[in-house]
Amino acid sequence: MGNNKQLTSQSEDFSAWYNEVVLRAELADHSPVRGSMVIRPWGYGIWEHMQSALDTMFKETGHENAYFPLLIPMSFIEREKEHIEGFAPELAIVTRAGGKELEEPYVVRPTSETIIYSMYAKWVQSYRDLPVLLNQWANVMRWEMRTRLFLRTSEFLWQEGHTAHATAGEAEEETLLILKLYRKFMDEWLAMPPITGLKSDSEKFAGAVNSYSCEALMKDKKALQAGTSHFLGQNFSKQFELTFQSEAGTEEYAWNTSWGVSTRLIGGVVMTHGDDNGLVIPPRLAPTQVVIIPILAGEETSGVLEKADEVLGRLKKLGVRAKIDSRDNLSPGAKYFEWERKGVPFRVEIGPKDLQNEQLALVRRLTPEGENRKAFLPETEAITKLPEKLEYFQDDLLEAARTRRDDSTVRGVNSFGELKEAFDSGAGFVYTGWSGNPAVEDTVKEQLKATIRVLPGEEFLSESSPRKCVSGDTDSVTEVVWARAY
RNA sequence: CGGGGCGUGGCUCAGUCCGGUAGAGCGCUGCGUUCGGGUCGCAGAGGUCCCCGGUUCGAAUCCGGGCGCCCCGACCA
Repeated sequence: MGNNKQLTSQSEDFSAWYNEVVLRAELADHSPVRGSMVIRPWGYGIWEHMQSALDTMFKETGHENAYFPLLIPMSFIEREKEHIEGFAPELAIVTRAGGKELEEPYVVRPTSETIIYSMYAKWVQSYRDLPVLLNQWANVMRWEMRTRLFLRTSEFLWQEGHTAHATAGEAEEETLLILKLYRKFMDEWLAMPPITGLKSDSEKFAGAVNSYSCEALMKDKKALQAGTSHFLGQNFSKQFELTFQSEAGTEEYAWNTSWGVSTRLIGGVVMTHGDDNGLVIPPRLAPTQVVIIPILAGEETSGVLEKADEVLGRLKKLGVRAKIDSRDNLSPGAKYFEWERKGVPFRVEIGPKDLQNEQLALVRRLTPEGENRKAFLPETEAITKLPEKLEYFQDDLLEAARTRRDDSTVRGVNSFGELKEAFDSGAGFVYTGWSGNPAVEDTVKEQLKATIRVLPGEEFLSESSPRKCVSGDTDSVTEVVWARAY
């Protein structure tokens, strides 16, 4: 890296490509704290668009934001047995504060179920207080052994929704509502179409009855768990005395759900759309959607800059996020490379020739099939068509990602040998039958490094369901989707 | 925690075997030039060679100890 102007190509070393592009597109940087990153403005800008889209969707479905503390009493975390077993190895614990040893250590939240449901217990008396539908935007900490920018860092940003309901049915409905919401968000905003479904027991959230997941396929054919929605049953409400008086007058434990997506999504977008020239940011997420490069040649400098300003104003009026790159110490070519690396969807060039001809040069980050990379369009046409061109670009990205996903999906695999063959020949998602026996998962994981990503939801099931478990030994009880995963 | 590698200007690294005044490219600053796909030229700034100790007239280089980081394997949004 460093003095190399070219990025390592994806085909040569996808993982090196990822690391380089994240750093050189200035999404994030390594911090002095082991395993923790700094999210730079370009990366944080993307996160802000994700946040605002999700936040709107949460509120449209009746949720409200709140904030709970960073530090959680150790005894809270320990109360739910599976929960503590799952998180114990990755807890950061505060034992000293104010110059002395604490009586009870605090855990830096790895997730907030315990402290949140302890508060709900205080607020809920009757079925009339239900449901409680809260979300918080927060940072969490999980001490990871191996970290990668965005994909796995010790501290990360996320949202965690936590709800309490009077009945199991309502809570299950909520879990699925959010799963659907996440899927819609990933389709429409990230152009990263996930498959969704239920997690197998070995992959479910520590403390949940069951977990649903959105699994997206990256360009290297590996799956990324992009969002999860958990049905918690009464596991936490029983530990935290989250009870209410039912309509019939009996005392009942509430039913909970929790769900979250994190800054990991940024890594997902990078690996879904990026290419050898750098990032490709879906227009709806792009902090800058259109960059205007003035060509400052000859005598026309001031005229060109004036025109650039005028174009900027007109684009902004149309709701396009545009900016001018007027730095005078870089050649236009250098700027092209830089903004392409950063993944800006469109570039407008304005030079002396264009002033004369009342035209603009328009370049799309990915040139559609059969089009010239650089199109010279009448000025007004170029400007007024940009909003819809941004939408087309967004749609094209989704379409391309969906095609990639489906093209690398293999269905109807009936045996361990076929499963291996599928992965050996570059499959992403592979559908097989499964007996439900965890030993099969262990074998596949050990030998093929693939895991069950989900028991696919209805809309992803194969047309005819498999008869045999992939192990070949027994009948299948459910179809499952295997992949190598991040 | 096992296996491998590396610590030298902001970045990537050469120099270490074989000790002798600390280098390159990129980046940065200034001036000029150029500007429609990574302009060019000139001038310049910038280094406790990871740390501590030893050997030596002399250590980035040799010896001993320590620290840190990266990569590969077992856990994970």
